Amino acid sequence: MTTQPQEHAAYDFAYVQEKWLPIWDKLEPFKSGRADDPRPKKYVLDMFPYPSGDLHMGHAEAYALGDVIARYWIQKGFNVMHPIGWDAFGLPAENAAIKRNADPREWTYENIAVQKSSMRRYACSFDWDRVFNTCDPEYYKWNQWLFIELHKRGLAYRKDSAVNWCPGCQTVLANEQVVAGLCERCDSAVTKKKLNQWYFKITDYADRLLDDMEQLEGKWPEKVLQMQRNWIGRSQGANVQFEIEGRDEPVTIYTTRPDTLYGATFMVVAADSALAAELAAGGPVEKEFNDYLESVKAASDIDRLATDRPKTGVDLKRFAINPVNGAKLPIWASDYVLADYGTGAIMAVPAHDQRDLDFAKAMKLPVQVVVQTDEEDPAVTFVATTGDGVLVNSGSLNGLNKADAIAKITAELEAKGLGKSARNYRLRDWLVSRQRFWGTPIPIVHCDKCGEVPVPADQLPLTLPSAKDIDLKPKGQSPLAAATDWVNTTCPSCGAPALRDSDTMDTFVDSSWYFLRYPSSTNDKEPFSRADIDTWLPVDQYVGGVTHAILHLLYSRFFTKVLNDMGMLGFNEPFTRLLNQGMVLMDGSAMSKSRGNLVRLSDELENHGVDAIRLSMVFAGPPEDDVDWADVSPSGSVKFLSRAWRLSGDVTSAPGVDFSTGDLSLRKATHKALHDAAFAVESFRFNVAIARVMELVNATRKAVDSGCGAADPAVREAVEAIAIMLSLVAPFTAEEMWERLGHKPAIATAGWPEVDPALLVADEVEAVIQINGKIKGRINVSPSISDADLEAAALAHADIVKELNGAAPKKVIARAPKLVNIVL
RNA sequence: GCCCCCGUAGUCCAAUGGCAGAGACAGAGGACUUAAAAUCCUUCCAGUGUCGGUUCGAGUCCGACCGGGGGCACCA
Repeated sequence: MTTQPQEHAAYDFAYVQEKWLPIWDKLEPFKSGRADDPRPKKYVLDMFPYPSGDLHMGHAEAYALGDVIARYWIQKGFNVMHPIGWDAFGLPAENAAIKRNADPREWTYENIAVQKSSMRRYACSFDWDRVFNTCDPEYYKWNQWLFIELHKRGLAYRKDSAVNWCPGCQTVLANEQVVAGLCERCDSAVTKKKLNQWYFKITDYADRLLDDMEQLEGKWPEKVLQMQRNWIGRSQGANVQFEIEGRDEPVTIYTTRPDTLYGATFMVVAADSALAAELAAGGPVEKEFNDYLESVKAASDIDRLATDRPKTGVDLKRFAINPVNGAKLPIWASDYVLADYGTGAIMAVPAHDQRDLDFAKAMKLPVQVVVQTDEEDPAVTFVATTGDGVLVNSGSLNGLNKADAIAKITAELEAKGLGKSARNYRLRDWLVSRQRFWGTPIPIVHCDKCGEVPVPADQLPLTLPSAKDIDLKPKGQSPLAAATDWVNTTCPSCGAPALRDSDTMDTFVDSSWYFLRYPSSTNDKEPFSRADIDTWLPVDQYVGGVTHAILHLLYSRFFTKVLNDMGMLGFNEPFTRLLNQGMVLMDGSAMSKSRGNLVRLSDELENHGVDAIRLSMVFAGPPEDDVDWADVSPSGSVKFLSRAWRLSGDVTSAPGVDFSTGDLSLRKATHKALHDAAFAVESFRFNVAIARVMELVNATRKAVDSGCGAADPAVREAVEAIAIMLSLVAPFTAEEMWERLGHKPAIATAGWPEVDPALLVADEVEAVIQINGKIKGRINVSPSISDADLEAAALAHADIVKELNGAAPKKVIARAPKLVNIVL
């Protein structure tokens, strides 16, 4: 660092950063919830981080964006709560602990401390009084309390089911941990395993999760709503009963095409369903079926995911009776029918369903066309016809179209008690058990006599034991099961010896309600108080990555609805507005050490300063787009910030000077920038907002150097506006400018200057004159000119008179004050 | 296979259906300087992926296609 101050030197960002941090610590400009605060509230929330090492470039983008929003609303006079915490349970800590033979607590709390201090240096506008970590017993106590509440309501239950199993890690995997059929951690091929596990009954809320999205229309990204709809996957159809020869009970199938009932030529049951085993038992094909079932079970997800897999199956030599025409349909078992969707059995209509047709082709089964379309015969082409058409070969349905046929056959079936209209969902219940240590212990005691007994509320939290004497290595069972002192207990109900549930909860449980805890973060009587909730919730603005578009957001919405039903909340959607930021890439791909394109945030901050990195992130493009770090210029940001900062040294008028006497054109530029930047921020076009500030900086530079001069009050007004607008994205530079302008910190609460509408009106605008849409002339007019006056002025314009050459216009469109189009 | 989003200068990106360029990066030139850096100024660069339609007028709306990205995926 040179000691000789240079006249045009860039300001010293490192010095400025160190200077202001302790002052801000003292002033606490972002403290929310003072009892006497008269300002209207705004809850701005960033998705809380997982403490996996220090902050990286992705965090830098996310928190820069959340900060712009939070700081904007503060400047606009709102009482903003902008909290932060840590999503601190999870696998990476456990893996690190195994590697270092340590307790996951150490690694986790060390990383939280590192991230916390980085956030402070990054000047995040967080309210540090509300911090909590999900691995704190004071927090996960309430996970356990909620679990028990769900259990009471039948929304937490256990069942046997085929779950994702990684043979490498010896553990169950969540769906999201299975990437293209492989374990995301060890790349082993994932298989299915039948296990007894805890589930949350999210399917009870499928319709509400779908229908309540109406409230979010236009406020959440359309893409996210689409993904959630897709994930829930509601379909409308009918359940139809088929008698089975030699079986007392009929079998119910689900179909979305009851209109094609007459085209059913066989039935298929899921190979891994109880029904398939029952139908095969004792019959001639029992051995063949069992062999087939074995091969199906052994198939990995990779195999199941292959799209052009040949169809396989076993003819069970049993028959179903088509209720509409008495036809005898052979029953097959196959893995192309899913046991856990619908009823696990289908009627196969090969003419009008491609999968059924593929199966019919492989097994040489008949194809019966019942909907006449203008497409070619599926029995010949082996391309199923799925479009609308006229029903044929279908008894009472003949001659109808698809929609009418569906209505008619459904009514007929219902009248005969053979079926009824039904809905199905792609959404499955949420598997919440994990065979892992570093999570919330499931607060249930298993008693031989009393069954599943919840841990009494006064014994919560049920804390995790120390990891010191526990082998955390995955071996197919929770490490807690081996902690005998912990697992062995007595039944809270009868007092007999009993065992604790040794599984822990999915960490998504932690994050499904954390946003409700911030307003009550120190409350040890309840998870949150209704008064706090009514004050602050719902979240006005949620900011986070699109990676959470389905799971986290769906689970949070589910919890909110459950808590609403429990009377603990007065709303049913937790996040009023959602902003998804894109990813930070390098040279077109995600950053990773192995790819060799990792950009270290700490290096960037060291080289360019906090403000320049924040500015670069926000200016790079629309927030939801990915940022390719190769395309942005942090040194360009430094240059701009220095340019803005230099202006604060040029101002010679005193603070408080009357702006109204200042240079009019610069004043108009200032007020237009304030107006446009505010509009841009509110519509999440932060890059545009910054462009407006850049324009004002350029205009002010010109005014100082070759215009009204540095002493003009308009220059002070402009530079103060620049500082306040910059405070959203470059807080250090802005604070330094504010001080040089003669003001006291903190600029964060200085307030957005009021825009004078009179200064937004231009004196004169240039109107364009077109002939047949082509520009032929321009005239300067008053902004308040009428359409008629503008039209007259245009027709009188010398160039236009010449161009028209006496021809009479067919039509003249005038759009005062901008445009006239003369149509010939 | 089904669904969604996006294609604008060399690059990143702006543009309530009304002058395609706001802003920036990179490039070129100039001023200042012994020189360089820094600073200041000036400047080059596309007719909006393709074809068709609606309109007085289309980057913007509609349709098809091409290219890129994403989600779901044997869900009956």
